[in-house]
Amino acid sequence: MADLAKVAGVSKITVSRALSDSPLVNRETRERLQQLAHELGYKLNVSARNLRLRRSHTVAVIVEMKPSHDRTMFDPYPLVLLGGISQELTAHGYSVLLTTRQGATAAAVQAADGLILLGQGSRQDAVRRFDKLGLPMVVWGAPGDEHVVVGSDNRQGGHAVAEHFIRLGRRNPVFVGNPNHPEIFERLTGFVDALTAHGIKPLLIRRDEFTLASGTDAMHSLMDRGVPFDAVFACSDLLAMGAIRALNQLGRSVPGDVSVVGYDDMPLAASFLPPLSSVRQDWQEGGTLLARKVLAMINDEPEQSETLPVELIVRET
Amino acid sequence: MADLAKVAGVSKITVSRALSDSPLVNRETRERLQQLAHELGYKLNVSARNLRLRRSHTVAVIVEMKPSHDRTMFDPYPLVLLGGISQELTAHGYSVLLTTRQGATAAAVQAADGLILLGQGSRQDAVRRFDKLGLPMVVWGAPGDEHVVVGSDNRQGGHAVAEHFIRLGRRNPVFVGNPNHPEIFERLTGFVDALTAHGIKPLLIRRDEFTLASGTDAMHSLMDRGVPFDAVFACSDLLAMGAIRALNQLGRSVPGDVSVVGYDDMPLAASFLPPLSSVRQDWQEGGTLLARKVLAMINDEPEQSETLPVELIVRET
DNA sequence: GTTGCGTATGATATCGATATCATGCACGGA
DNA sequence: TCCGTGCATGATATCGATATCATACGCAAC
Repeated sequence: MADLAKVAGVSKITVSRALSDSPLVNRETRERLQQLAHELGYKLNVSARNLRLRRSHTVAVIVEMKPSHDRTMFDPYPLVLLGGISQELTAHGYSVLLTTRQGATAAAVQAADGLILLGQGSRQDAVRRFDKLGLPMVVWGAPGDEHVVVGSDNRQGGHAVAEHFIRLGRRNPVFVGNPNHPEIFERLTGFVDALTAHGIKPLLIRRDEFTLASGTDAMHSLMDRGVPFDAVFACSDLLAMGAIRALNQLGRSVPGDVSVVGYDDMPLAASFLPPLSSVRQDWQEGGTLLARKVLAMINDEPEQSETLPVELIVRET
Repeated sequence: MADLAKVAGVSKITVSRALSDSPLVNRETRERLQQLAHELGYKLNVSARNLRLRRSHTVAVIVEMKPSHDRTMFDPYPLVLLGGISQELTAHGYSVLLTTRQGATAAAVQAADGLILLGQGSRQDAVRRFDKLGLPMVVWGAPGDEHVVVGSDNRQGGHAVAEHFIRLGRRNPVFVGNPNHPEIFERLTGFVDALTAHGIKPLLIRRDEFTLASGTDAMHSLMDRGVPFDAVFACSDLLAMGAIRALNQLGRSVPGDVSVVGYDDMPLAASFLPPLSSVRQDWQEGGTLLARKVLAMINDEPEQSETLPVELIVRET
């Protein structure tokens, strides 16, 4: 920048002002300097600016990147979420620093201007650990009292599935999933509340792993117990697929005897046989919203939790 | 740091040395200062250090985060790759700056010490654009002459599948996929080479989308044409699953009449009916290797492309 | 003429770390 | 006593940007 100033015959500070579009410099000068900077291939030194401004212009995103079964954030979705975050932050001159919980002690993370937590749903203790950093923080998941949370409206999701079952005349619905997980708990709550309004009490089958095998297993244990049921709300598509497979093997038709709805609407859901009904979340939008909220908080604007609408995709199950 | 120095009754520079484990300071002083720093909750100012050292201690990772069908990096895998990268970089005091191709013009990216490109396989033009930055750069994909590339050994993958088919006595194998994609092309090459050694020439069915529907469609067009075949190597698991489904519908049994092998060994592969044989890549290790190579290049050590072994998981198809 | 105001630009200090060169001191040998 | 050597520490300059306060100038009003 000093060089630029010398070439242009002005002072460093004028260059600085010109390049940051300050109205303090004459428009002609500004344009001339910007042009010159471009020609000479000048690159702003981010560290220097960050040092002076006492901001890192960085938001740390904490996400689990190891394969795991207990997560709601299955498959391509965390990546889409990251995409939304990245796009929004970049547009505002911030950058995305990616880490895991383990890596979160690194100096660079501690120096971030804000924090976004993904996929920590089942570990509130872990979330609380990050409070100590005293940074603006937004969490993806189910709303609680302690933090600013962005998530899709899991309760609405459960509600919609319940209504769907009612409409189909189902009277003995089952919920499969892990209600210890806050987001799943919300789905269950929405589901139960809507059913209760119709005088129906669903059965809960707890399953912690969100795999096909786990879904199959759930149906088997259900049949073994001889409990009557005519609808299954599985809180992941894989569970749903496993359930359908098991039901077919056990001689019960889907959707003839039993209706099944999954969650997440993964790409495979549409081409499953039969095509799986599922609840779809808008992950990209979720990412955008997460980013927008941290940015606001970084600028000392107060923010609140917010949920995004979900959509029940009715296919053939 | 100045405060720390004052409290401890030494100079700033001694503190600096002590905290970076420099052998120049007396061991006692060093330990005392480190202890003190810890007690006072001292946090290194990353920007200041970066400014002085003229390093950002940051590696930019460029990855496509929008859902798309044309990619090899399906589903949870990019995330696992990112995990490997993140872990290795963090362990060496570097941090991961995540962006898309679009966001790569941001100042922070240009200031990175190195670059890792993921999922750009089919866009060599895009890859070349990044050369201009003049940064140490490592690319995930298929080896070429122009860059340092890390990837799994797609050729070996193709080879292994061919050998597998030969062992099963198959004589008319088909390859399904998009050979314009460099990684897929490698798989095809390995496949063809190994078969040629046995006097067999496979058929190629080109399909660009890596979806179930696309796999189904490929089998239909194959049967329509009346071409004889007894083995299918699909370059993604979804293609393979679609193919198996179509074959069943068309009255051909798997693996009785036709053997099918997929690629990536996604979690679903094992619980598919029948359990799908597939080629597995070690993504985590790939990430580690990518990171290790950029770090080496940042430290001016020369690096070369490298491929990672893959493993054919033989199940029932 | 001078006072005041607005506009455009500049001088200097500063953010918090580290590299370089200098200094202080103890010790042993001549 | 003096000097060289090694070890521990310090003074100062520096990385590249921006905030703050100062300055220069033109022009209008009195």
